[in-house]
Amino acid sequence: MSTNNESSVSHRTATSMRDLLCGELRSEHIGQVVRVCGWVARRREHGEHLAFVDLRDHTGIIQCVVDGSTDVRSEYVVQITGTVRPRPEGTLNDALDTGEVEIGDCRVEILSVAEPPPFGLEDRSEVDEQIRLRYRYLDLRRPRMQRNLRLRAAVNRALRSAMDRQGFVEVETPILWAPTPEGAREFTVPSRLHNGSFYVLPQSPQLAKQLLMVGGIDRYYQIARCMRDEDLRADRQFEFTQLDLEASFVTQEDVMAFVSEAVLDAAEVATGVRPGAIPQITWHEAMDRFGVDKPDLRVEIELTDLSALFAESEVRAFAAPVVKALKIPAGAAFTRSKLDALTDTAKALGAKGLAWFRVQDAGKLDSPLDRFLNEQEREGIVTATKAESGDLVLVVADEWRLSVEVLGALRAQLLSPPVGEGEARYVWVMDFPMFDGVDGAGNPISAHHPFTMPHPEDFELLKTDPLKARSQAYDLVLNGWELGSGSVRIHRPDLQSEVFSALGISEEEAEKRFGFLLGAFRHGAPPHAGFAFGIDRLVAIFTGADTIREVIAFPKTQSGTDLMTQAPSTISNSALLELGIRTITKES
RNA sequence: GGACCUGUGGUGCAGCCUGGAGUGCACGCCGCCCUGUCAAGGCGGAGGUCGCGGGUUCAAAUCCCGUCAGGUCCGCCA
Repeated sequence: MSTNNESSVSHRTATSMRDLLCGELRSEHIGQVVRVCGWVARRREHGEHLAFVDLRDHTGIIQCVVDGSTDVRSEYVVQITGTVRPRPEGTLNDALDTGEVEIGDCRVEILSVAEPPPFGLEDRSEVDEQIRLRYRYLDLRRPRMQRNLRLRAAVNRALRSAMDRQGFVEVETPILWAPTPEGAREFTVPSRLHNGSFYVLPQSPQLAKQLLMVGGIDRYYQIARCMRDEDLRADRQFEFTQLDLEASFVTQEDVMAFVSEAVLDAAEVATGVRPGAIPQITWHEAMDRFGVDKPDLRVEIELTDLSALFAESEVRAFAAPVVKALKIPAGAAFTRSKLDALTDTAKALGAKGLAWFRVQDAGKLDSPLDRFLNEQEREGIVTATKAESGDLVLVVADEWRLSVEVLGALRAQLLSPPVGEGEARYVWVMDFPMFDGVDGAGNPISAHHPFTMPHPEDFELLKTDPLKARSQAYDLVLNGWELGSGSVRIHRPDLQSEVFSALGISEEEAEKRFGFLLGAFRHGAPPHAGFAFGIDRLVAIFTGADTIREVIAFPKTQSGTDLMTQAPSTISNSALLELGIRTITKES
């Protein structure tokens, strides 16, 4: 974490007001008269003849010595002029990069006074996030946020450089876009010139970038803001930033190579180490082994299949197509109420129940179900999961999808460390299903989006058994977080019609929603594919943060408010009138 | 829409289970002292709607109900 922030770009730090940055001062500057500017981090008065002022800017802290008293207080903004000199023997400070020197004979000019800050601006002072967000401009002054935002800038720089090197051209797409009722809920913008009509903020530049392919751009990328009016989470804000890209005359392998190059470059810049090639697994394998489509490969333990063991079993709870097990090391110590809570979690996810077995000495099992097991089953549970004394084995018996998903959720909840901890484990997840269940009308739901190209082997399944069809869609996953996803797009109108038909979207409906895209495709669309991944998430993991708010300068709270600006807020009646908008109060 | 956690001087906490004077700790703040500190040190001081409203009780930071705010998660996020 040291190679990144000092940017490789050399730039002029001296200005008309300062000669050097606080953190830059070293022995080589001894003897020079310098001017530095910054905030007063701390003042130490020793009577009326000696005072120390620790001056801070984004590069660090330098100790300034004043021969006399000084009336500066914490966070005053000052310009200090003095002579760089070695610290007296025995007073060097190893904790500071500048600790071998100090600025002596200082003259302090106050540029701004400051109220006492509501909280300490050192990294070590822990402050509730609510307070940090209310005074975000002070929080940003702290070293951790300075580091995070500068790391983010370095990552952006690496991404741009990688895309540029690979022949991609940066194109900006509209922020004011047309409503396309499909997918994530959009933010709506009323039109002043066309009262009663609305723009929306793009949930992603998806359609725009496909039109750029029709437009012959060949390789497009953008560091793009996306807006989705959906509920917020630790890894989700209304607004987030993606590296968005699309390329023509490519296969999914080409796109994955482009993305890998960019991500590995960014990782190298951020961590100093270039990760190895990113492994690939199929969606089915991910679900079967880890129970999720975004597996955390830092966790060694996988799901164990016990279907064969219980195929002929008398145990009625395990009479199901699939029986899956998950070992929780040292889980035998879980209390009964904890196990009950886990059972509730499993049921909330759709399981009929959750069987648990505490593994005791000599392979004995402690479980309400133990008395129903025969010796072979008892042994099988322990050997198949490689459980040892003190471990816990959780078992779910149901349809395949449900069994693996329930245990996958428990695996993530019980075994995954915080996302930013430990090594970074990337994985490509391939061959997603085309459709993910059916809607109320019995029509399949697009797993990715309706322009996703089916898997070449599964074209026929579209008509015969669409829910079994795979797509050419792929996700990039890091430590259990979905970084992003992409797909090969459909560029042939006939195939697009088939997919719309499978989705239960009529020709008229398709024309109404996506007419401009379908029209473009009738004018010569190159085969194309693309990807987009979340930069907030990537940088959060690089910094070791467990929420993307730590890498966003001005994030919103979980309820979508801004504690600093008080947004969202009402607007004047005249503003509403101009927009042709009337507000209503919802009945409670 | 739902579940759970949190809310006590400026900040971070303890106190709550088991009701008894807003009682305590650390940091910060203000004043005085202090010529080599660096999370300086010494002495003194100020600072409180215990998120808000209601209820129970002789008595509520503490118990109950509601509500607001923040967080984690489910739903949602093609």
